[in-house]
Amino acid sequence: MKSNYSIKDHFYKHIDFTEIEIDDILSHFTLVEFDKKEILLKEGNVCNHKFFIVEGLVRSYQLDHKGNEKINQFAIENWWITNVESFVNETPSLTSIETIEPTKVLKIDKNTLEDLYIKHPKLERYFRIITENMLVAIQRRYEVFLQLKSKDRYLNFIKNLPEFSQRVPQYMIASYLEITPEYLSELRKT
Amino acid sequence: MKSNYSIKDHFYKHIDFTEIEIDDILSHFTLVEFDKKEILLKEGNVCNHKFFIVEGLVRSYQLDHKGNEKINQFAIENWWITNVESFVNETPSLTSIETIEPTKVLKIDKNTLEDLYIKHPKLERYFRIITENMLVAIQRRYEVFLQLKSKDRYLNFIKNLPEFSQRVPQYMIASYLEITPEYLSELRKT
DNA sequence: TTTATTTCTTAAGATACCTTAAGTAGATTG
DNA sequence: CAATCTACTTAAGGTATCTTAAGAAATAAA
Repeated sequence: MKSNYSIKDHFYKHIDFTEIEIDDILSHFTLVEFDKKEILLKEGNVCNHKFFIVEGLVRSYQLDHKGNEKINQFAIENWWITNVESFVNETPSLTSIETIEPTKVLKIDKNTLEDLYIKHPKLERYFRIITENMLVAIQRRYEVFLQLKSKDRYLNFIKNLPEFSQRVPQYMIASYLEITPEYLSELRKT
Repeated sequence: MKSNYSIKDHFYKHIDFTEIEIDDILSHFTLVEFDKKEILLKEGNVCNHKFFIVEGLVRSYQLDHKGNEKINQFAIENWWITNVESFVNETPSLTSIETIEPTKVLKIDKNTLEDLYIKHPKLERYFRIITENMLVAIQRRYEVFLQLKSKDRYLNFIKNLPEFSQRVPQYMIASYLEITPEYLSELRKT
């Protein structure tokens, strides 16, 4: 395993690992490369992995009652992505995860991770913290939806995630913001 | 600390603690009793505690841009409640937590908990799992909002949380479901 | 370059949900 | 028991957002 992946920085940023620990942990990850529009996780399958995005851009989405894709998360470099519900409960995933750009990920499967938790309690701490941060993020996203109308959700999005708004096509942003592409187009005029 | 609180079962349910561990951990919790309509956490303060509800019912809410209370969570017996964002980042809380019924909680403050994590790695595991479960729950709640119209959100609520729908006044359910009490009243007729 | 596919825009009509305001019923207090 | 407050209902009119359908623009493929 090459040692200069950004995931190392991410580990160090949160936890005071030793190099030996990090190297052992990293040796259990697998690097996988995807083209654009390739599937990391397919709806209906159990999500057995956590993915760390080394390079690229992915989206997580599910189908609504009418069969339209609803994007519930984007993730770029240095973000973790998985379907937590499926991963934790080992139930079929309602969401699919798919690349938008060519993407490199480091992935680790659940069993290996459980073993590593026992070998390296610091890793369990790392993921306790990561999970807390995800919770904070998802709650904040939720608050935004509670409090803002479509237009303000859009302005909020391009303000807070400018990188995304440049790399993600507009109709996907609309999907993420829970508005129709037509209406978003309308809003952008005003 | 009396040893027969339901929190013990909750610990055992998730982790294989020894009695000695549990007793040491529990000795750091404080039991607090509240009347109805009392405040556990006030907006603007940093949330330094996690609360385990031994008995009673509480709600977490925040003010929207018009000054209306928006309920984002209810919690009853055997649920944990806190403001994760405020707790994790030590920032002023946007939410308040208030009792709806007379309520008994076991609370633990952040510093004590951090010390206990080091002393009892199993406890860190316990909260890693609890946090994951919270994430799953909040994500599921979010999906419901994504996919269902008001009426179906209401039906979904009384079906999945029947206990809540009996103990919580209707206008609070409306707030939680993001509909006006007037419109909920309308929906209930049909 | 031409063609095909994907993405974005425009506009008219429909609908889910809100706002305001008023009234009724139930609960709590004096 | 009366009085006051709290919770719920009803109804009219308004607005945000969606639906449908079509065309324009941009990007990818041939």
